[in-house]
Amino acid sequence: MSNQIKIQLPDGSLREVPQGATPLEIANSISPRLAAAVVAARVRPIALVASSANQAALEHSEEEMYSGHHSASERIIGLNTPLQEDLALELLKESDADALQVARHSAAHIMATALLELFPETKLGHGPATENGFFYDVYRETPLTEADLAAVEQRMAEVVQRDEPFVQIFQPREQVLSEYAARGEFMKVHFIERFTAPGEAISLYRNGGFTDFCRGPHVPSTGRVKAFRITSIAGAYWLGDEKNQQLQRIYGTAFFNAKDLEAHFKRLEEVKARDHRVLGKQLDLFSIQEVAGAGLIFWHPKGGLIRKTMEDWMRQECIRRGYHMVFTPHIMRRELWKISGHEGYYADNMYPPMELDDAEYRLKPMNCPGHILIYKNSPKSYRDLPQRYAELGNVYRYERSGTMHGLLRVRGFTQDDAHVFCTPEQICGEIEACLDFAEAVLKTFGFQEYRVELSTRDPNKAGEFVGSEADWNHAEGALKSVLSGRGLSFQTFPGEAAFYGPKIDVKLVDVLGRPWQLSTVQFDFNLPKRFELEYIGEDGSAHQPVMVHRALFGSVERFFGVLIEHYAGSFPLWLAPLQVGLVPISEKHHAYAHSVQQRLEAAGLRVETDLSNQKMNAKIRDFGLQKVPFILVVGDKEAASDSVSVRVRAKGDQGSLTVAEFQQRATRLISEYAMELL
RNA sequence: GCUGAUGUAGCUCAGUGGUAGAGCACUCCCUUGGUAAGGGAGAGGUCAUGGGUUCAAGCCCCAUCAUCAGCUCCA
Repeated sequence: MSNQIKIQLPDGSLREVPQGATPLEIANSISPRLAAAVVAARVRPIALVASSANQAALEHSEEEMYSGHHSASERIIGLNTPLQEDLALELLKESDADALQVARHSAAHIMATALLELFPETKLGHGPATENGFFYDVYRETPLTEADLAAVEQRMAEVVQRDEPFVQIFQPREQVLSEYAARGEFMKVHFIERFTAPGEAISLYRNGGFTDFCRGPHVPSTGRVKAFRITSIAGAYWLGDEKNQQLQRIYGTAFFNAKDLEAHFKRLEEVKARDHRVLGKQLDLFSIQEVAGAGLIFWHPKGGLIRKTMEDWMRQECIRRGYHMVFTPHIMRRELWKISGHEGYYADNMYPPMELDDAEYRLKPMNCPGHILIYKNSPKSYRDLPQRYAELGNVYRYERSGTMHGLLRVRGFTQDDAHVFCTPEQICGEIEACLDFAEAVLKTFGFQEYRVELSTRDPNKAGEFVGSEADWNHAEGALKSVLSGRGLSFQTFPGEAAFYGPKIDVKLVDVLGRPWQLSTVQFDFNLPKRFELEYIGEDGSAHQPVMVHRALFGSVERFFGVLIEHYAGSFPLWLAPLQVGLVPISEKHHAYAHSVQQRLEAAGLRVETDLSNQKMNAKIRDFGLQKVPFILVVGDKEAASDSVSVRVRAKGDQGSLTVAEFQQRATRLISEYAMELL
């Protein structure tokens, strides 16, 4: 006679079932059709009636995957997992995001199954689900080739066809360990030793002839993974440490149906189409040239114009907000970098010294020491503070060869860098001003969404951080109070601070939902000390100023890259390198087009007329491909009425306006930094 | 830096050991038009670089450089 347990269903109803009943049995008792449709189950203690709508997606950290200790009170279980206690139970259908994660994890097992059937000597690492699919880390003396993967993919289809049930089994840890050890499965041995305790019965999942150390959950059988593809193969270090041997990481993705799979690849194509490297070429914005060196950017006329517009806005805004624009040298004596500490801590990222007659020089990787020298050049009174120095400073950092990525990771770049030197009393106001500025940047450039992160020191590792406890507490308190004062929600990351001070990072979220780390506001307790910075206080004695680093674009190059992808090359009018394309219908209309161009240019608009002897359709197409905001068609009708026929990017023909009306509208949109063209 | 892939005309790409190709772009000619490609002709290439194998190399081998996908590291 077994005990009864209470199961609460999402509608709030309670059921009594025997202890050890499975979610599948419960589903069957509701309806066999439901049982056929469900994939997995979500359970939580019955007392906690949280709303399930906003639950974050299940995170498949390595720890969770193997340890069985879920951080959240809620967890996902397989349909055949016996229920032992009172629980709130939600049966997950294919439409549930967590169900897809489960299926992808199962797909990783299916891939491992296929792989071992074809290449039995392969050693397995781990195979989790990821945001977009799954992977499995494997090791083989002769690496797998892409041709091998095609065979694996084919075999996977057979494994799915066989519809092998996923069965959870428990075995004594020592037995499993010795079996794995006997087969040379060094990675599995490592994971079991790390994530399970001696004497435990450990969880394995078996499908057909394949058994894997895994705590699940899984879909009921391999047949439930209906649409999948192996996508790529790449290297990955064992345990993520580059000193360790390299494994092969085989990536794939899986869905419940072919339609979703296709949609996934279609979305990838769309992402590719807005890749800043692709658009940079198509729109002739910038290039990187092998003959000049990797990671070094050439800004072409159109990209250069956008950059100038960005920089003009930034400089103007800096001046308006009380910054002084300064300029500092690109190379400075090695001595300076010794004082700043970069020689010691940052040398790996710096270009090597150049020897000149008098001394050795190094290219600057950061602007801070230059701004500090300006500060130090004359004595400062508390009345002089705050001093805010801003510079669009070109810095050069040696990035390792495999790490460059278009505009987003380069060796030479321009920081919109500023340093604020102020008294401790002024610090809150300065931080506040920096955040206000950062928000203005995001808003002006069209980013609606962003995340704020506060990085503080790890109190347990105080020794690794420079500065007194009181300084840190004051600084962290200032950052927090300013963030809360502005009503910003933020996440705190203890231990993530730089060794020299706590910081606030602003991550913008682009139109595809991808986060980008750009703006940063950082305290610095290190450099003021190293450079012995001072100001004379009200009391007549010397004090050390507080120093704040702040960059808002982060780097002009990276910000531009993100901007290109955010807008997919269709820049708002004020940023568009070419704002108006003029299309004369035939040669007769060249003179009128010319007069329109002159008037619009006089109003500050960037205009180009297509004088080629193509048909107007072709001219419209050409401007359209260049993503020009406004295309103006002019023919007899327009010439007679001093008007233009307006075609708006992505919206098509919008009818006629007089030249004056169009000009007014365009200049208004520009002065408002408008995102839309109407 | 590591693993793997790639590098052919301005761009996108064919070309698997025997005379370097296509489409688009470019130049010229014809065409003078009403909202996303009118027609014709022409020009354009040290096949990434440097070695090697071969009677013969874009193609096979080695090295280097760059790019791409990851890993690692970062604005």
